[in-house]
Amino acid sequence: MDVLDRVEARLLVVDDEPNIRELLSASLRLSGFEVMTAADGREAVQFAERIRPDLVVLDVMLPDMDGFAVAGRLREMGGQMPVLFLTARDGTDDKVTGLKVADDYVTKPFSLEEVLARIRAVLRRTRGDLDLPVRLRVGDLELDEEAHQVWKGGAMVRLSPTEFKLLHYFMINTGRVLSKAQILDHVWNYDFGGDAGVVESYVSYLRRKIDTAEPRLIHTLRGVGYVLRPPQSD
Amino acid sequence: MDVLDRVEARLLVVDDEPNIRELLSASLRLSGFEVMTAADGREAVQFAERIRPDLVVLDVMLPDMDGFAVAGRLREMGGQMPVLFLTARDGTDDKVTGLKVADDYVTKPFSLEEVLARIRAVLRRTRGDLDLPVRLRVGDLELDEEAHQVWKGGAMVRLSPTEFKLLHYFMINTGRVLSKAQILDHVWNYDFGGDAGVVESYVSYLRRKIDTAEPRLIHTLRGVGYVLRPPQSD
DNA sequence: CCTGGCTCTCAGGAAACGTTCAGCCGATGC
DNA sequence: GCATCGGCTGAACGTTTCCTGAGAGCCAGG
Repeated sequence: MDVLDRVEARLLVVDDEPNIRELLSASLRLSGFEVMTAADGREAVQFAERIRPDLVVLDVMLPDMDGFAVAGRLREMGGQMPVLFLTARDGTDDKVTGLKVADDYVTKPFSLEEVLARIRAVLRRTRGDLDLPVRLRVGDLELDEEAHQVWKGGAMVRLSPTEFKLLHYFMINTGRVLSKAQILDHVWNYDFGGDAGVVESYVSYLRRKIDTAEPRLIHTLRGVGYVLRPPQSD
Repeated sequence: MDVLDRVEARLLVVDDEPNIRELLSASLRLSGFEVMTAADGREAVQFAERIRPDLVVLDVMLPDMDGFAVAGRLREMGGQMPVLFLTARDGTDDKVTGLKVADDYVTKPFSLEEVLARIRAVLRRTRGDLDLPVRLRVGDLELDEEAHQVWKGGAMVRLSPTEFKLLHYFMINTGRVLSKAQILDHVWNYDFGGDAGVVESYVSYLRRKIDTAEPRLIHTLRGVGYVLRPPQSD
């Protein structure tokens, strides 16, 4: 739901679990990407050959061949095609092996924010896309994605990982109302079973750290959600 | 409510409850869409293959296969076919969590306004239809759907969710007379049992917030309904 | 083993919201 | 001019929604 006037890039999502595939492809499309999906390695290689995606999101565990093999084939095809791996959390040192072939990886269960951030980072690196800013700014709030750091009025603020992801999501969507469900779906892992109460708690934490003074940035819209609004548009 | 010289898009509505199916298809047709309906997943896939709708409105709970499965089949057919899901409110549904992410879902019981807004939003995103504006404007009244915000003469106005939906309905139908029954049907959830008195109350609230000064925008037509009319065309 | 930070749950209280209702007012029709 | 009807609006109610403090469970580091 972000940038919309143009296609940011063409992606190929490869995963054998249909719901993960759907989850990813649907929300990547919403974020402005053109997305194709494949369910196994053979299909992946086939599609990649045909459509030449700008990036491949690739599950490590596939029914026919494993992710590394697929990545190898992709590499052989030439025309650099960066790969973002999806790995299970427990797999202890899949990661190490994988990272040599992959440009980055995300562990399952992931949150959409994580995946999106990684995809953007990889694209930025590989095509030197600098129109996707690393530094977000709203009012006197500043957030550096790469440094994972936040400033309020020039002063650095310490945020926990979740607080950071939440604020990041808010800042990417400045001016747009975000429902609690939406926030939950983007910031929390997809397998999170709890209810939207957490979101309230974390909004509360965030406010305490970065939004105590007037003019307020994070606004509650009862029965609808929250918005991060730059000042003066009040 | 209708824009009507042309068909906005071709839709496929899939729900096993006949009354919901009828409710939706009738009012979507009135809004200028071309609508086909299916009662279960099998039928849905069949029809979708044949008529290639621009968007599918899909109930998650179907007698034969669930929404995920259907969506998967649709996706496999190629030619991106966005899906708007209908889900029960109860929330703690595992299946649903995945769908929600897509962000294009509406919970039952819904109001027609909600469904229409979502459909338009999805179509806008997927086909880059920017002729359906996000920002509505009538006189010195301005409404931003995404930001869920309203301005009167440049000044921001706080509206409750229902007030907002009502005003939105008025603005989409500028210049058209809306009966109280019609308003009730579109703005309130379809299972609302109360009488049209609420509408009067809310029109009153709205007027107090955005229509206190001359020239008046919201006019009462005794025994008929209300109209939102731009100034000077009086 | 203890400590501290982080995440999540829960519950109390406060405010906003939706709905109903009754009394009033203006318009309409006789 | 009068009676009637429909619409307006303030007050009141129960309900929902949100905020926040307190605390339990968990993990990592010391």
